[in-house]
Amino acid sequence: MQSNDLRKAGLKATLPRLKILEVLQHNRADHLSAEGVYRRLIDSNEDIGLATIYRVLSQFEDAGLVIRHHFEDGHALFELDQGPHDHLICMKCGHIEEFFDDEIQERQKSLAEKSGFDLSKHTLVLYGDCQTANCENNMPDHTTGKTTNK
Amino acid sequence: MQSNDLRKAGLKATLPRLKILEVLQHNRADHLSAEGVYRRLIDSNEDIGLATIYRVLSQFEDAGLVIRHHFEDGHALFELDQGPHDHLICMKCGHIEEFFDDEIQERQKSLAEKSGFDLSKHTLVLYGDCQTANCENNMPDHTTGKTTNK
DNA sequence: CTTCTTGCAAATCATTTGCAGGGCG
DNA sequence: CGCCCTGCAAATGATTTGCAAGAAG
Repeated sequence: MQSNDLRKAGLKATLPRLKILEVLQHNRADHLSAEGVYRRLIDSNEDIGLATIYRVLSQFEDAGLVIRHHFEDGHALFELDQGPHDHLICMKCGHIEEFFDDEIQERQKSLAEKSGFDLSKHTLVLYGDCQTANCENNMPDHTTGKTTNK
Repeated sequence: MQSNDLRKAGLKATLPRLKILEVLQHNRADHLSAEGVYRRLIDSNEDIGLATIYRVLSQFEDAGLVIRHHFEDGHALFELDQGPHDHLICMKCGHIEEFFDDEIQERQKSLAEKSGFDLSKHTLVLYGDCQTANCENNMPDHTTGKTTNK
């Protein structure tokens, strides 16, 4: 029961919050926009206002449950926080893949140190062409959050 | 005479474009928002509309003269394209520093390859605290583009 | 001259906020 | 039952676009 996750975060376990959390969990592999979450809820016949989605996602972000990204297209995408990792994004189909590399991690740390920075977080995104057969070469509607593919 | 840079890019050498290019060059070390460029022009008694700034910056981007970034705060910052490099950003004062690291570069290439991606570009940003004496601990007005410091 | 540009105001888009009614603890 | 939460509509802020008047080649 994920009501606990919410309580732990100091949030009442309300229906909208549970539903939104559910959507995020069912789409662990994806990175959804607020609209994307909205769409999926509508499709599931859940009647939740878009404003609420934004509010809840921000609360989740503050609670550390979710991470908000601003990739190159400017608008925000959300994903459950599942530990540190970086992203590979296909510029043709929008497919997003995750990866983690110790060596790069290390290097970042020492580079920040060299500049006297106390590093708190980072963002590394590799953009390219995923070259897969089913790369549909059509970027998903930014509003849809339909970022799955491949 | 930078009129040439413009002509080469297929753009007429108009006053607004020259002035904007000038601002970008005088602030090579910085990363300005459209508003930031606007402010500086106003301060120089140049009467150029904000819409024009946006239009020109986009044209410059298309022409490859300028790079548009979307750091974590969501709104766009521009800088002259001076070859590949990554960024270190102080979350307290907004200071932005640039760096370049071959090892990370290499690693990125091989990671993309491993995933079958044809890499075309990347973004690496390290966020932290610059810890300098003059870190004013006050983020610059996002609209100002006053990103210099330290 | 003809076409590319600009300035201004109006239009969009994503996201945020105010407020009155509802629901969790 | 009180305070936190939601929905809706209106407010915002950044960026874009339409259009008529102006310059560049």
